[in-house]
Amino acid sequence: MPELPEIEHLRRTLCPLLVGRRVLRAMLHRTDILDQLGARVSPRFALLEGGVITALHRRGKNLSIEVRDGRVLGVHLGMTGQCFVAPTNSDPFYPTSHRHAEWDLSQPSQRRATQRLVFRDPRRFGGLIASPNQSTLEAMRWSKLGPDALSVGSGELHARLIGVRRRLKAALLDQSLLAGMGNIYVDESLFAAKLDPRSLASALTKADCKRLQTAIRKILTTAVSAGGSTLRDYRDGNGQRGSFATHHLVYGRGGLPCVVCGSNLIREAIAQRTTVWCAQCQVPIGFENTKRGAMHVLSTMRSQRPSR
DNA sequence: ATGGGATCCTGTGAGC
DNA sequence: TGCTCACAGGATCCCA
Repeated sequence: MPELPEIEHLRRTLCPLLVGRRVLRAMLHRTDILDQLGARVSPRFALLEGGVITALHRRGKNLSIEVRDGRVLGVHLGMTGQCFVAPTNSDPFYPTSHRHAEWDLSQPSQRRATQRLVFRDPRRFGGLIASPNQSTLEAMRWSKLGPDALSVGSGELHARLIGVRRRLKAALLDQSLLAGMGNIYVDESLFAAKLDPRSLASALTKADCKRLQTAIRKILTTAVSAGGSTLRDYRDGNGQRGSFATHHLVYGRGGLPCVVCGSNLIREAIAQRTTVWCAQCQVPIGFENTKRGAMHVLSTMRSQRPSR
């Protein structure tokens, strides 16, 4: 389940492997994973065949590969997507199933492929988006995303959340409000910021948002340098797994003792997502002593009663 | 306008 | 040992 740190680490590991290489041949094995923006072109042209890779961009969980003539291929890994460079000869280290697109790469001056880029995605929640240029991709897709979670300021975060009458957990997962956070890092950030995931996003004070923004930036930065979290499917551009999973304090630890206070962590579905938090450390901050807060707690209890 | 629920998909692991 | 089935979740669509 790649989130911002996994995508950023992927971008960094792919950059030295891809930039400067020519796409000798592009192969699309499943047409339904490719989406095209602008005028329709052949799949091979859409997949950058003939181009020399100049840059890799990222916004939130989205990646794009740009070639010298301006063409761009957006990459979204969804839940189980992988993008890696393998030696051209079939190496048993690299999985061969569910390869939906592959690219033979060479040095610009050579006509012989020296590497193979692979996009595979067993569950197919991910996909590729071809665009005539980066600005079209940004205008038609990336403009719908909120600010990048790694660089958002606390003031902007507060301004975004103040008008949202949804639970904090749901709001932080919404890519149009904040780009890059997924289930893992939302739970970890809320724990670090001591904020209850059931709180109303609009109830956060500026101080709460400052604490949240600090927690998000610290956790994402640490995770990027650790190579991301590896839960089953994630691999970086070299096919390596990440190590941040060992840093998780709440994610995947439902029912286990809180590392801070020792009380058992709660595990419940919030916004249709498994959520783990500490009811002692993460209180609904900012409004628990107000009439509104009391009403919210009551409605939260009511809304949770029918659920499992 | 806004939020919540269903849906897509397949590998994994628990339970029988 | 082998089978069934619930579960995981990012993004999108639909409905209340």
